[in-house]
Amino acid sequence: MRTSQYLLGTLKEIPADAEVVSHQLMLRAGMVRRVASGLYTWTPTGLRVLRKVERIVREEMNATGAIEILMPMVQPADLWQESGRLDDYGPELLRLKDRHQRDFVLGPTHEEVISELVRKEVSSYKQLPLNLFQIQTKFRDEIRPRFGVMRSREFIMKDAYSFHTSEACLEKTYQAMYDAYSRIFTRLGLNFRPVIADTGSIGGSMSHEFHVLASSGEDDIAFSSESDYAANVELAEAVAPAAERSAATEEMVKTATPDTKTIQHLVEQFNVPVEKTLKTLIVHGVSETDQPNLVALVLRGDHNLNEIKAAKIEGLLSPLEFANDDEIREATGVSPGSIGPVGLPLRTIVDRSAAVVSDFVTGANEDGFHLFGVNWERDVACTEVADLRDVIEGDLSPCGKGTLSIARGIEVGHIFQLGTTYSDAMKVGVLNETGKNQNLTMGCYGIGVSRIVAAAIEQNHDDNGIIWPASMAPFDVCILPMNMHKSVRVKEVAEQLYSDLKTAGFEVIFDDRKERPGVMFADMELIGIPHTIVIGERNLDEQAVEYTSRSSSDKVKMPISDVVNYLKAL
RNA sequence: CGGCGAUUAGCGCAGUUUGGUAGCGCACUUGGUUUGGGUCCAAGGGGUCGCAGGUUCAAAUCCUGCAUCGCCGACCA
Repeated sequence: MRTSQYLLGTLKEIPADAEVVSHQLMLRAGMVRRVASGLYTWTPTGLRVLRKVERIVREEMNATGAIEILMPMVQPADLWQESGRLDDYGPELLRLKDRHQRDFVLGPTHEEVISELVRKEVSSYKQLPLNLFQIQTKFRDEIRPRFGVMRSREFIMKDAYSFHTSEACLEKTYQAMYDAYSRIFTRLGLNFRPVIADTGSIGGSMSHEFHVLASSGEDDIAFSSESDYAANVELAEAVAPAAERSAATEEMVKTATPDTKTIQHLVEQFNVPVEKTLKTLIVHGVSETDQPNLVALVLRGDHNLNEIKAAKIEGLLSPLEFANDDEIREATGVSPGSIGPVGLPLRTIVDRSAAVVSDFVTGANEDGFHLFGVNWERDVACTEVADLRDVIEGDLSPCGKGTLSIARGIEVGHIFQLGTTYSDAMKVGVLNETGKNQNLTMGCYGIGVSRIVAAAIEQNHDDNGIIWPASMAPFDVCILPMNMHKSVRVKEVAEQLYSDLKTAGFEVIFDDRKERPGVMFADMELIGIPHTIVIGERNLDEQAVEYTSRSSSDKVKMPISDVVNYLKAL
């Protein structure tokens, strides 16, 4: 490709709205352009990278025996009615009508369509197992699209769906997908970790996410220092403290604490260690009547409530819903900020870590007062204990070995064992060996193809621009001729090398613009081409050119005749 | 959905307080200069000042409404 005949679209200035470095660099390198909120055009350089990612994903999926199909993005709402998700999915599901006023949705995922296909096409256990995948555009009407293609509304995803007559068979495919994903992200040159994940609204029993580690990630991942254990903080278990609760040493005292509404304030004003404070959060329980059924959750002041864990507790609303100030006052007679477990007329669930604190400080259930020196059992019953909090740095690992550390990750893959949720709802069954109908056990496996491009940049860049892993680079090598329009020798050598490298199978970008050298260097570094051949009068007397690598500052002078073999050997 | 903010050339912004000729930098075009790291000089093209009303002799500027975009929060495969 000659730059003079290409749409390069590099920008010198940093676009104002781009927050994260990958978004900035994708705009500056001419990879994407925004069309509307969360919608992007992939310009030539960006599309080349996207295709590289797709190719690797496709190769590895094919290698596992999965079979590629392509399903429509526009899907009949009837199918979603059937699975029950038309009501459940919420506003992220974009609904639309055609000219006949028939209802459709833009597919955010394809469980319904694939289930419909399989129930029509597959009727015998002999046709199973089956793993079908596609690489296709999805649409999710995100509340707040951001970070460029990292969280956009329209995006490209590889999604696969497997069908089985037994759990054991599903587990085998699940493991094959796990392994394939590991190979894919390794080939893409990414620093990634598989982590145990929440199954979320998709449901199912077992799930792993694959995260690219990057500070701009939107998820927190907990790792064990001593083992392979890694889990999304959403799910990571906060193990019960090994130590027993210490004996009470203080009397319970009610103290006036006017204007003290937060834990931070309590700690600062009354010089209490934050680990000795307990906070009480009021949430909605499942209610049989119109009246709210409130439940209290008690945590240590320095711990965060994990809403996913809490929502899984019997009797609590899922998703979790916080009570508002009026509801709290109605039920307890006190304002948020002074609530505590002592004498609280609500079901009270205590976090494991909060349950072992002694001599603690907490709200007195009286506006403007807190109780100091409170102890469980002596002053207030502690009947219900559960894991309610997010794990934090230094917690014991649930695997039993080591402690946890926490890092940010970008979710680029997610695999689920779905079970029969969809096949039951949509009656996806076959006749088994005994001639009986049996609903199929399903798995589903997603990879965020467009997100991978952004994630790779987050992990691979410097002040000058992107540094592509070889497998993703839009071009393998660029040819930079110095002052070609003045030097016939430079032009001849550049043209010859361009031709030779293409013949040797390289994807080459040849910067034949009439630009100053600095402009060429800057553009090619910004775009992140791994290998550069610089051709200048300076070295031509010796029939030599210069090689530079984007990922290191290596510069190698070599005879023109060596270039093809040198690049082949890299 | 709530709070805050923005909208002026392709991009980044000033001008709005105090109404009176539409500006700057980058990018683009032309000519010259320079030539191994985002040159320098000169000339030029490009605007319904988000949209719709209103006030006024006169509106980018003041008033009203709307739209779009962004940030924070809530929410969330």
